[in-house]
Amino acid sequence: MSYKAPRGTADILPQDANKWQFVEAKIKEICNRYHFHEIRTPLFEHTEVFQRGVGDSTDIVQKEMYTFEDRGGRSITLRPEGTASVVRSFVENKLYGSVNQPVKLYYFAQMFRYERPQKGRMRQLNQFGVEVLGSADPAVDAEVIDLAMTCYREMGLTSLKLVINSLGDKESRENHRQALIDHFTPHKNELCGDCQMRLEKNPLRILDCKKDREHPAMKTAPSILDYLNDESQCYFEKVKEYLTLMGIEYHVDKNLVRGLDYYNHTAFEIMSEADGFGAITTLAGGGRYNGLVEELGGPNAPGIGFGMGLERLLMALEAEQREIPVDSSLDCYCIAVGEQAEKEAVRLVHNLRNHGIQVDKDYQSKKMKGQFKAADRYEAKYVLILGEDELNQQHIAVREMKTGNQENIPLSEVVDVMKAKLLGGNQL
RNA sequence: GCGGCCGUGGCGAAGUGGUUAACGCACCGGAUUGUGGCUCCGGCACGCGUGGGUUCGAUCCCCACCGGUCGCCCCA
Repeated sequence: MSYKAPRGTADILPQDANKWQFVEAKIKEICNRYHFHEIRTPLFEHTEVFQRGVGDSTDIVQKEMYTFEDRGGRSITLRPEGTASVVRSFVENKLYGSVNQPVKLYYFAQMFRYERPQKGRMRQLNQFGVEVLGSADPAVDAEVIDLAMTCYREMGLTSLKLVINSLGDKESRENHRQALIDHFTPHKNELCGDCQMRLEKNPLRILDCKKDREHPAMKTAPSILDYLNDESQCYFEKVKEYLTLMGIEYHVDKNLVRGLDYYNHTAFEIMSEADGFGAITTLAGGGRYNGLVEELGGPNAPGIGFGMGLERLLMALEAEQREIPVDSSLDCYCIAVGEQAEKEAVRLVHNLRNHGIQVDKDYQSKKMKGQFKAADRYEAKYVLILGEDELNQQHIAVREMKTGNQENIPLSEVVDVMKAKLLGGNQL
């Protein structure tokens, strides 16, 4: 036991891997229905991509990035989130020139954040995310939120809460920002250290502070919703209308601001309300980021997306006791006793596998009894028994484990017989 | 970065300042010389996170470090 996985990382072992496969397959199927297409971008980017994309004032950039210098002296960062990378790729590969607009993308990717791990928080984490680039239609905002909610719903989760807010457009944000500065500056010395810095860099995030939540100035703070200009207000109303049309429940939270600089207009978070979920309840979060494409050197293409934590999704499934269907049984287990039988077994197992049958055999030099025990543990449907007697007779004993029925089949026919038994139909 | 709790076999889990470190599960062998799931019998930690210290003696007491876990900040 000399080596351990680095702090905040975890191995996904076979018994859990099938849960991941189930979840990923389900989500991909949903993405296909919503006509989203997969994109895969590099695990790391030039550090500037995240500094520019995510924003210098964010916690992610200030203290959570895995940044290092490569052998060529370039500053490289393991991606802490998905949007900046996808937008970089969108610009670099000129996807804005595609005839198919908007560009609707999804990804499954590992993210890296240097944080103290706790329940639901890892240094390497898995996210599913989507990005829609090239449309400023509020129906797209609703579609993206709908897609996220559908993933959870079809997975059987019910204790969910969708929270939305509007951060407005550039003009609204600027007016609101000034109002916040005017409001909080007289109280500057009463705020926590973080918020004193936020006052200058990003006063919006003061609203998100949990330390100063009880400060009287918080309750009277100017709300972004009061500073939305007509256009922003109208946009927000349409998003809410579309959600209602689809029967999606939501709660407006004027203090929801999200931690990344690039958001404007729609911001949303999906949280679990299940018991025993832990201190962290956010399952997914996202929002609109008009202007980010330009920030990263592209044309004026609007965008919206979200990131969904897959570890947290699995936690939520567990918290709500949603069982993931898993078939752990094995079609066939081949038992061999004796040197000649062992050779025949190797050949037979190979043949069966190449005819589409799932088979395994013993490699521990176990006696027959031990091999049966293994077959039992593996929940083998059939056991094929090869010993001296069988070899002499040129047949093989086929035992159905559930019933205990056993019959001898000529070796030359065993592949066809097993195909008929296991793969169904008249394939003889 | 800060704080609480924890660190005994493959896993779960007792335990005591003093010659042999419970028990359960799993695993292995046997009863059953070629047939599983039940039962019975037997086996399975020169070792109690690492390094110091206290002591005649430490798994158990103290300190440091490492690791895990939960929480704070913030987020997926």
